[in-house]
Amino acid sequence: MASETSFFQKVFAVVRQIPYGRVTSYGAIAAYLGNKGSARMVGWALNSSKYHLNDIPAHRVVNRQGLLTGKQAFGGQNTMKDLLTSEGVQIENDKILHFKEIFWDPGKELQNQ
DNA sequence: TTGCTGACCGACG
DNA sequence: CCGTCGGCCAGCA
Repeated sequence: MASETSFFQKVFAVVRQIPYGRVTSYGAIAAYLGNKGSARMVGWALNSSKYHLNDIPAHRVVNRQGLLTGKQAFGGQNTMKDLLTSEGVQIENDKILHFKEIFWDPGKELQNQ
């Protein structure tokens, strides 16, 4: 493994592996990376990701409540919501419905890696 | 260099 | 149930 991989790069790698129509949380990613208490850094990485040319499906990452807290970072109030709904994710009042059903836990899904 | 901020989370009263 | 506080760590003035 490339030990030179930065925390941000790890976050990007995990987010890119999020399947279509699935979502995860900042804390889940942070915990998967071994920085459970650094959930903030995950959001930071995603915020920074938009300044990169990488295809980071940041709209698939929400907070622990399934709330689209980062929608504003997409430049519009409906951008994040529209992206998710286009993937079949039901959203109401900026909150993902059936969140736990479509929740994608990297620590559980990537346990073989 | 120091200090504030932030797309979070969990604990406490 | 609700408000508040601490911790985590990188970026920026």
